[in-house]
Amino acid sequence: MQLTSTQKNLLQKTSLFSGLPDHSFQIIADQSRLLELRSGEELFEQGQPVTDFFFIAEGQVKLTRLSSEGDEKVIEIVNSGDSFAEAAVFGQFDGYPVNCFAIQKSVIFKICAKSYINELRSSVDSCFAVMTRISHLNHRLLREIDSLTLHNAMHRLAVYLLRGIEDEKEGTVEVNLIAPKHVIASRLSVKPETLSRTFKRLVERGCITMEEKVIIIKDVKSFRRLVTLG
Amino acid sequence: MQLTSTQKNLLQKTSLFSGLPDHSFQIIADQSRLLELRSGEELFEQGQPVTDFFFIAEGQVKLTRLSSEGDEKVIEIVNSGDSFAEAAVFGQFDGYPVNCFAIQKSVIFKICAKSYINELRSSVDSCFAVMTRISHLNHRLLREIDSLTLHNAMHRLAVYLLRGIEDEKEGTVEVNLIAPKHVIASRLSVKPETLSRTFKRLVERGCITMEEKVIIIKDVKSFRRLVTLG
DNA sequence: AAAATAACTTGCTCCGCATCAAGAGCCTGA
DNA sequence: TCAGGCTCTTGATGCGGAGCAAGTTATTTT
Repeated sequence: MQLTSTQKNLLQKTSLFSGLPDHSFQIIADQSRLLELRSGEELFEQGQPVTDFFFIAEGQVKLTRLSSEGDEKVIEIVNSGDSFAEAAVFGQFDGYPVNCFAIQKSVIFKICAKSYINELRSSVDSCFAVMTRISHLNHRLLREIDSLTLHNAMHRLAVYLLRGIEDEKEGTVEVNLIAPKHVIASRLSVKPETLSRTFKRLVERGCITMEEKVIIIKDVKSFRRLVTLG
Repeated sequence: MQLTSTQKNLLQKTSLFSGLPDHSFQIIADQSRLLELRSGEELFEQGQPVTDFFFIAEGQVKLTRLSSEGDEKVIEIVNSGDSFAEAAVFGQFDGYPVNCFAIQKSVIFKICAKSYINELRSSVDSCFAVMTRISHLNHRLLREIDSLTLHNAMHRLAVYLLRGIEDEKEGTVEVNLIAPKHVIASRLSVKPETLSRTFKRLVERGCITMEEKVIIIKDVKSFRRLVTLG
């Protein structure tokens, strides 16, 4: 599907494009497409040659890795407004380091890696934007390793619930999980049973209430303390 | 300490410098220094403003992170010939994401981040080299997360022992740990007691022998199978 | 609307690794 | 040279989360 000018504008505002001169952006946009995925549909597989990276306009995808025995681990759940697989573009000949599946009906910009790289050559500023972006991804992975090695399941769940909530927020906050709980479980590196029990413990403690996929954190401030104190 | 021309040559051969024009390299080299660290000495701390990145000429350092409760986790053990903290340079205002301590008497190139960034502006090729490098770091962290979530302590130890051994190697191979075992334990995210027991189990199984810090893998090929089969 | 399938929860049991405690072999410095 | 402090090992015990099984409620299929 060809991109409309409204869609192009949306893209151009993101950090990976904002530094590019107009004509460069146009060239890339002309090579890009809009995809519509049904829930469950695969976008790419681990090891596949990297031909594109992506930006979610609507919906939600999961990035996963497979162990040699076939166990799946969800590395990240990506929401609309975020890009993914940018780092893979610069990984030379490694292929995508993850699998990608839509977990909601999604609308996704598919951006041609080759033309992006090509136009990047004309803009050092954009190169720096990319380096900053990938460096931040790095940092996020480091925090993930912290989470896995220094903290337990409840801590990880609490951090997950708090992400995306502004620092200034106080009092009661509603969080909509959207993703299926077993996907969130894998993202947090616990089994579905354990996630279920961990939620239950938070409810019993009076920290949250849960109605299907809608979590209500009763007091964000004290909930945050749960996180900062381990 | 000022860099000698031999030292400059060593640096210039590494991927982060090889794409730079000579005069750019000279400018950076003039801003760089050679440090000598005793074992245990600190190089930088998590959160400190990023002023430099580094390249190990001799010795060994550990990169660590601290939890809010003060527990230390070794993220990586870096050996001579490797650079580190390059990604931090592009992380904007985050500061170093790790602490760094020498764990051997070490000789380290300290490279001025500001002048490196400055000269990078004159070479898109070098920008791409950096992006590739950081992308690979990313990939490594992903594999680390695999390790932590998909595999157990023995598997992680086996992978650690095998790193740096060429694929073609067969038969008996000697590995020198160099680093203290409790540092390796933390790097593998287990307690020293567990690492000790895991080594013992490998010895009892007849996979390896251990003489202080020198491990002998009896048959690399079958040892590798231990890893690929989980 | 019934049937099949997937998502989630709950109880029970088990295992890998942590924790605590103690002891042996070291380096290091007064 | 001896004391104190590291490093490493080994044993005993405990706990967090996994694995298995069964049941309930949604969701999809036909």
